Amino acid sequence: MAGVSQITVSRVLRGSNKVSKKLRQKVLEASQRTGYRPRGDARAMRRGRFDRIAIVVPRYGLREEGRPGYFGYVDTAASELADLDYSMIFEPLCLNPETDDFYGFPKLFTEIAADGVLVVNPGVVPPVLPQRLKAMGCPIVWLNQKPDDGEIAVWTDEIQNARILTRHLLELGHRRIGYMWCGHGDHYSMRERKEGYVLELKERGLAPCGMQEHPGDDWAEQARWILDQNPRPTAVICYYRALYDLLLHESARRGIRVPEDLSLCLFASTWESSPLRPFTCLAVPEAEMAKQGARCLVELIREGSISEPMEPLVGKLYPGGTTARASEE
Amino acid sequence: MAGVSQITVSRVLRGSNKVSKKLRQKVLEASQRTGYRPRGDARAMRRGRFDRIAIVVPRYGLREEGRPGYFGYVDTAASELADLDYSMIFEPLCLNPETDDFYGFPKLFTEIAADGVLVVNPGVVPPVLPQRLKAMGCPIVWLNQKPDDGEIAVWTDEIQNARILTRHLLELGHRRIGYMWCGHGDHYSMRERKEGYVLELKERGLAPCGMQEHPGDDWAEQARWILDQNPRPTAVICYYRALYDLLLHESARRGIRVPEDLSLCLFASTWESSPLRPFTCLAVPEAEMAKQGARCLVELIREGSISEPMEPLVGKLYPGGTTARASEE
DNA sequence: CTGAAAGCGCTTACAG
DNA sequence: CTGAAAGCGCTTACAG
Repeated sequence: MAGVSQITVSRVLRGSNKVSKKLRQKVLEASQRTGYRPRGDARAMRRGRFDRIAIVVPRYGLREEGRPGYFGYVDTAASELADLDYSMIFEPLCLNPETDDFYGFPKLFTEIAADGVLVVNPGVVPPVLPQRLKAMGCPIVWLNQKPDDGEIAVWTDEIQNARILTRHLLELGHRRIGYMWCGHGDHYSMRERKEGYVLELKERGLAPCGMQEHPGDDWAEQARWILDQNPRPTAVICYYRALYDLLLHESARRGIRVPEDLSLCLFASTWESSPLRPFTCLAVPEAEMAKQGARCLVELIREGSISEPMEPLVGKLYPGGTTARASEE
Repeated sequence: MAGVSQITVSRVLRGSNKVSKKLRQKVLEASQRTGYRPRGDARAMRRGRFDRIAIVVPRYGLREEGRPGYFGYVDTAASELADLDYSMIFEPLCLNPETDDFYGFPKLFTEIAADGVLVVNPGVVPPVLPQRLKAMGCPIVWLNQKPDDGEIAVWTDEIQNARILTRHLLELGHRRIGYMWCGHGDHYSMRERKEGYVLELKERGLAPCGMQEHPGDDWAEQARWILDQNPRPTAVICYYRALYDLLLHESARRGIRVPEDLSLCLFASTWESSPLRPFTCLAVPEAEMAKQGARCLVELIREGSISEPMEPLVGKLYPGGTTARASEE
């Protein structure tokens, strides 16, 4: 339609500079007029690469039980990848807790459609997943995970994060600082947040108070247990948002004033830490992790290896209205 | 490697039944051994379709400011599509509020890589988006939106939702029921939730109390304003989660007991309404909308039209610990 | 700077 | 039930 060969069209649309102005103009005009867009599959086939990665947030349980808390990773990774000229396939991957295998036949494992895989560790990852991924033979980067034998992974220094948050409370004069968490699963954030909290207290000669060594599944009960302590903690750190919600709710039920009677703070994802949120939190650098992971995966795909070893990221403290100076006793 | 022609391999891997058991066995064994997976791009090119859709959650503002509240749609749609043998490309689409155009060159508009588009309406959609999408010439389904001239859209009956939630409070004996909302933007949920709330009150001969006609951007101030009303509402409905968070926080700060002194409830997305959440909410059927939208888009792609007209969905009430019977006055 | 030919890896349509 | 040929729509590599 532009009166030129298809190869000239191809060159113009790819931005090659080896085309004369006149022809370029003709092509651009014709493509605008017809709304022509090249087909991605034909491009991919000829180039031998997709310029696309797959992102996976695996989970146990049926598809109905979504866990949108990980969208921060997906969203940020997609934007970073777009800047690098990559697109992203979102792969739903649900595990049957009884068979320890996936529901159905995920396309990820039956068809090649991406140059690499970004995997978000949501807390628990069954052994079958890394096995199946490795068998795919393409570059893989893990998010929110410490590297396991030869894996490439992006993670955050949770000991440091916990120390920062604990220190904030110490500096406000608190001495009885509690910790509300959930103990099952073995994600490094569970171990390290607790460890950092205990360490920071220890260095000031303090001990945990209002922390259950083996908290059960009934979080509301744990919240009540913490508030029932005598003497009650003057401040509590929550492992994550859902626990904070319960504790705040239980406090509001009893008329315990926050922060006048009780300071509350928590570990939160980047997007939970927006200026609109009223609470004090340690923002876990999810967005940074996603960016770093995306860049790293593209480097792996393009260069075959990464130039610099991974370093853990550190979160940021956002003081808010739910913590205050400890009152005189 | 299996000692058969490539077309036989193709037939086996696609599950055609026109292959003898013997050859099928050979092929399956060889593909297991070598880890062979067919390339999606070659398949797509030959078939003339991608068996893949693109999902878009457009937003104003830079990429850094993610809004993960919409992941419920993305996640559920992906699962539903997987059941229909479709995969999903996640397209980041950010609008520059100054130019009212997109940042960069979204691949969505420069390359054909999907058979259709699922668009999530996050509250505000600039006119440029429907224009650009229509120009693509492929089937489009909107989520969380009422259909606009000829569009296919999936939505929820927000008047009904608001009436259900208001009725819940009325049945608990509340008469001074407030409403906390944000008034800018013109999403139908903003208009209809307020409308349903006012309607339901009116039918009982009651009027709104503790509701600002034109709330500003300072939500914390609105929360204080509501609590400062004299007499104070005995119950407040919140337009969404972030407002509820602020109101609960402001209550906790003042030592107002929830729900003994003040009942709180809100409109929440499906995933916010998990059993772990302590609050009373009207669960907006996001997951259902996503499923319906996904099925509808696939039908449009395969059949060219939808067989049944769209009907609005209705949400579900989850009574929780933040509402209680109004105390005698 | 421009273009004709070849080929990416599948599946469709046809032949046996 | 099995296979050889053709072709999907691009881009690479080559020729002018």
